[in-house]
Amino acid sequence: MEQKKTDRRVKYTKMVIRESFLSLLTDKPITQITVKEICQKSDINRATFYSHYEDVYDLLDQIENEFYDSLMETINANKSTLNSVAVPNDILQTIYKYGDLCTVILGKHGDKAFLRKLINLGYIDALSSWRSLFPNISHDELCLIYELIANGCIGLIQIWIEKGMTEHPEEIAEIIVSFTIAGLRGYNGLHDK
Amino acid sequence: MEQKKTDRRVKYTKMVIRESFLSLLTDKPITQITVKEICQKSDINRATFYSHYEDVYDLLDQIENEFYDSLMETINANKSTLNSVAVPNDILQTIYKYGDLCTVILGKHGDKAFLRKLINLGYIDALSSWRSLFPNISHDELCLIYELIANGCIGLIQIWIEKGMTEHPEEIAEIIVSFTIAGLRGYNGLHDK
DNA sequence: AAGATATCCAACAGGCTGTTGACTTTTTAA
DNA sequence: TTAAAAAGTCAACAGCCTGTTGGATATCTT
Repeated sequence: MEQKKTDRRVKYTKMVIRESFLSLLTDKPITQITVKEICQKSDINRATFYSHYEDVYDLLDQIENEFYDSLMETINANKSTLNSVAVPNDILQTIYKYGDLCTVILGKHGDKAFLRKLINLGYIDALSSWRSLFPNISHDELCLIYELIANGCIGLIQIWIEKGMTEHPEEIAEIIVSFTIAGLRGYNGLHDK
Repeated sequence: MEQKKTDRRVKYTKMVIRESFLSLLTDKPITQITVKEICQKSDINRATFYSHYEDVYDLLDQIENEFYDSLMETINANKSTLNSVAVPNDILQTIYKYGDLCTVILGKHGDKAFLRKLINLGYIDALSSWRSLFPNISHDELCLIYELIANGCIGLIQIWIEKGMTEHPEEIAEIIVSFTIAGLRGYNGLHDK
């Protein structure tokens, strides 16, 4: 993606910073993690940290973006298979594949906003397919239901992660899709208005 | 609840602190709100703040607990009417009633964890009634689905709040309950295991 | 081996935090 | 009405973290 990081020093520095940060994030939320703390743990000078990252959030951003990119690759690779379970499946599979990382960045002290960003990858597909499949439900209601489902997925995935990803990722995707379709099919919402 | 706060000075101090804090919370997340800032805005000495609250989070806690208590009252008052929409309705109604406050503490920069606490008020009722209504769904799956719904509600309610609570609270409760029941009824989840 | 690059180190100003002790104002109750 | 109690003000404090800087040191690349 960027230049080739030939210099071993840089590679090492970023690596230990990253490891230390993720280790800290396992134990407490990012709001309580200081630059100083990361540097102590990784035995790196604070000035060095600042030469690579703006602050702790910038560090998290870079980690997240890296993951996001590899997820996008997977999704684009599977783009041909057009069915409703495809994207959820890709997302869950990728989370599962990078389990160690995701347990930290999406788990207990994880970043809900980032998980939401992942979920939204299915947004356009989901919403447009719902609209044609369930023309009796109003646009506004569909949007609210999307909000319900999207946030539901976030919570469900977080629980799945926190419990150690014991179920297969396809099972979680299956639960989500099955429940969603059933809900929409049987939905009998606001009558007038 | 506590003693009668006869002293007007205390009443005034807590009131302005609270107002200033909520006003700040409208614009930015609690993580970026400092004690100093609150005191400047309310023209109160910092020492005075610390004589009433431990820190900003303690202040938020007290505000939340006050709201929580009044919600509990409502729920207990309506405890007789036992139907699936009752508790969701109570919650939505109470949020609607205290709209100004809830827009801040549950909205954009609001406290998801607190909203979750509110949602969980329906936990035992919901889960046990689901179990008897849908004996074909396994316990584990029901728990995961509860997670899906509970978090979904959080997101849906936050959107509803952010959009200015234009729908009636009963409508939101109706959407939630209708979709949930439909989802459970038509759910066709993990086949074996 | 030499130049480039990365890291280290120490020091700095700036900001917020909690706490303290002395002083002033307001409230309560004798 | 007045004196004690309670609440608030004020200034100062040590402590901690933040970014930044300039120069010394170590490491890498070619």
